[in-house]
Order: sequence, then C-alpha cells, then structure tokens
Amino acid sequence: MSIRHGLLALLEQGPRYGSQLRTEFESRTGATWPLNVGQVYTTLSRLERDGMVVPDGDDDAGHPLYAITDAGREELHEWFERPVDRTSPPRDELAIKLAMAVGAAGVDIRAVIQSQRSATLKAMQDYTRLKAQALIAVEASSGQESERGRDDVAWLLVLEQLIFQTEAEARWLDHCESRLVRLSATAVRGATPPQADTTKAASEKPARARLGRR
Amino acid sequence: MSIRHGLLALLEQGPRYGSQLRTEFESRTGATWPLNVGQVYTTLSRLERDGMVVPDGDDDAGHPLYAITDAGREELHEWFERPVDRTSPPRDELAIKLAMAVGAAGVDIRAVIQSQRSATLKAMQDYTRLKAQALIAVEASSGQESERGRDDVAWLLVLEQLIFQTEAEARWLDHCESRLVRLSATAVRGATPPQADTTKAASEKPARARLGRR
DNA sequence: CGACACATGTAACACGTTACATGATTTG
DNA sequence: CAAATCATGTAACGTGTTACATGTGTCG
Repeated sequence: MSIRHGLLALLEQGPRYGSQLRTEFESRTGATWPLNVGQVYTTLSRLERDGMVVPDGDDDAGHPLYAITDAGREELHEWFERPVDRTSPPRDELAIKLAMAVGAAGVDIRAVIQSQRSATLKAMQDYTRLKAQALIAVEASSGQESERGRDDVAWLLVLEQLIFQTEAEARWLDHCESRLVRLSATAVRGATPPQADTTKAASEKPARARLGRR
Repeated sequence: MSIRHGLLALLEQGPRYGSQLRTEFESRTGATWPLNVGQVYTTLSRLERDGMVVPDGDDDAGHPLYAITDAGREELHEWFERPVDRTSPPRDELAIKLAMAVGAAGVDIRAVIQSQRSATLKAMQDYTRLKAQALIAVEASSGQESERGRDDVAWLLVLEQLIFQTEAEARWLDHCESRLVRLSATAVRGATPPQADTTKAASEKPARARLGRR
C-alpha cells in the first residue's frame, strides 16, 4: 500500500515513466528498500484501473508517461493527512519468534536473543556508517534547491528512522534477557527446583551448541 | 513467513487442530496481531505440501489433527537460530510517507509529523495501559508451570517491544522536526533569501490550512 | 556487427485478508 | 426446535517478489 502512494507522490511532481519512478523512489529512500521495476508497472496498471493516474503521451525519448488525476491527488492528500495506524502494527517476525520461544522445549531463548543481538548490532554499524556519508551528502547538496538536496535529506531521515528502530530493538533485547532472568528465578522458586530440571538441562545445551555461524 | 513458523512452533508442542492453533497463537501474542482462521488452514495446507506437517488422525471430539514432521522440526530450529535480517527491513509506511513529503509541493511536512505524533502517542497510552494489566497477569500466573504463565510472559514481551518501538518512533518524529527546521534554515540562507521565498510561503500556508481533522 | 544496458511489460507464485458456504454442537 | 457458536474449509482479491521475454538504443 505504501508503494501505491509513493508512486502517486512522485507523480504529483509531474508526469513520469515507469523506470524513472523506480529510480526516483530509490533516490528518496536511499536504496533501503530496493523497488522492483516490475512492481512499478503492475502498480501503475492498478492505479490506472482505479482512476488515480492516466497515460499522458510520450517522452521525447518515446517513454510512455503517466500523469496523476484529480482523484489521485485527492487520495494522495488523504494519505498524507491520515496518520499511519500504529494501534494495529504489522506483524513483526522477531516478536513472534521470541513469543514462540518462551518456554518452548528444545529452544534456548537466551541463545536466540544473543544471536539476534549480534545481527542487530551489526545492522546498527552499517546504518551508522551510512549516516556519516549521508550527512556529508546533505552538507554538500544543501543550498541547492535541486532535487538532489531533497533526496539527500529524505534519505537521511529514513536512515535515522532505521537507526532509532534498531537502537530500540537492541535495548528491547537486553530488556527481554533481564526480564526472563528475573521471571525464571521467581518461577523456579515457585514451581520447579533450581538445578534439578533435567529436561531443561538436556534440551538447552545442544541447542546452544548448535548456534553460531551458518 | 512468520505465521508459517509460528504454527510450526506451536505444533512442536504436540498435534493440534486448526482453530486451536489460532487460539494459541493469539494467546501468545496477546491479540496484537489477530490471526484469521482461514489463514491457518491455508498455511497448514502449504506446510503439508512442503512436508513440514502431516495429518495425524482425529481428536476425541473429531477435530482433524496435524503433527510436525522431522523436516518441520529442522526448519523450525533453523528459524530459531537464524537471526531476523535487519539489514533489509520491511518497508515502513511512515518512513516512505515522510520521505515523499520532504520538499513536496502542497504538503506541509510538519503537519504530517504533528498528526502522526498524536497517533503515535495515543498508541503509546494504549500499550502502557495494556502493560499494566499484563504485569498483573504475569504476577498472578507466575509460579504455575502451566501454559497460562508462559503465554502471559510472551504477551508481556511482545507488548514491551511495541512500547520500545513506539517510543523510538515518537523520538524520531521529534528529531525529524528539529532536523528539518535546522536544514531549512541553512538551505534558505544558502540558496534563497530568508523571508522572500515566495514559492515556499505560497505552498506551505494553504497546505497547512487544508490539514487537520477529517 | 555484437555486447551491453535500459526500458517495458507479463507470468507464476507466495502470502495475507475478507467474505462466504457448510456442518456440528451447544444452549435458550 | 431455533438460534448461536464453534470448526473446517474455499473463493476472490490485493500486494509483493522473482524470473522471463522482448524491444531499443548505444558503444566498442
């Protein structure tokens, strides 16, 4: 659904052709979310079917152009005004994974957290590196009212969102670990003897050993 | 893809029937991500097609059971070991929206940020309320080795992830706002005179007026 | 000319959502 | 018995991904 509106937003700047839309979409989001070209064409077909865009002649080079319609502009402005619904967020694979790992036999949840943390931190490093570059780019292109500066700023914002998100994820993983330690301590005191749980001992060790590179 | 593995994880506890899987899935994730029953059956068919599960007779009540296979267990354990790839995260609608709003004519990006922030903060309140309840539930069910306590803990973790995420989003929105203020200040100084930017003035004001409740 | 890149499509497939159809069981 | 509920499925649709087929320029 976001691609639909993303393309509409680009088309509001003026008529574009398919592959151009892909390029501009990726300049804005800094190739974080590579957009398949085929997707552009199918989405354009659907937008045309829904009356949001219309074919608008050809380029100098003969590329078929699409233009946004009034209905498309209406839809686009509604999209900008309507906040993204965060009360029913998209399913997050990591959250589901940890939810399923809680108390599951044969799964060492702390190992799951560990390996995820290292992946998360690695992503964090990449993002930080990219941000340094993005800052330089913004600096260089600032002052030009061209689309270059606009794209660089957009990319910087996207990147910073990724950083904020990743940081939150890392902190959450730490939080999970300490929370599980605390809970298992009280649970063990309440239900099962601390060291005599042979089921856990037998199932945790091999799961742990199986981890690492793959 | 997370539903697939989520169902597999539940099936590793023992054979289940369709609607039971849905119920258990929702107990774990605390109804954050309501799971359509139909989805369960189609996913089970695909899992069976791929050799991850097999029909395993009937319940006492006559419900058709599915059991996980060795291949399914293998797949499941790989899933637990393999960290979620955060270097190519799923497209985020909000990030795309802001990226498209940067420098777009007819769009007041600060208004977009504002309305999103209020939606985000509202979600935050809901989550906080839910967390208070979840803590009580965990407290009450702790010490029982039953599936109740496990589900309550899983739900608490999921909830806390949502809280961490939402908090990060709110902070990012603030960050965007101040960053845009700073950038537009330097951009204006660099390219166009501070107050005499008629293009900006003409495009921002009406966009602002058009926004608000809808 | 041949290789390469660019651009436009289309087909096949996976996943997810909604809605509908159909039995079986329980409950007023 | 009638209504409601639970459970199992299926159909239609939207979105997204990958891969393939095809044309059209450009450049060595």
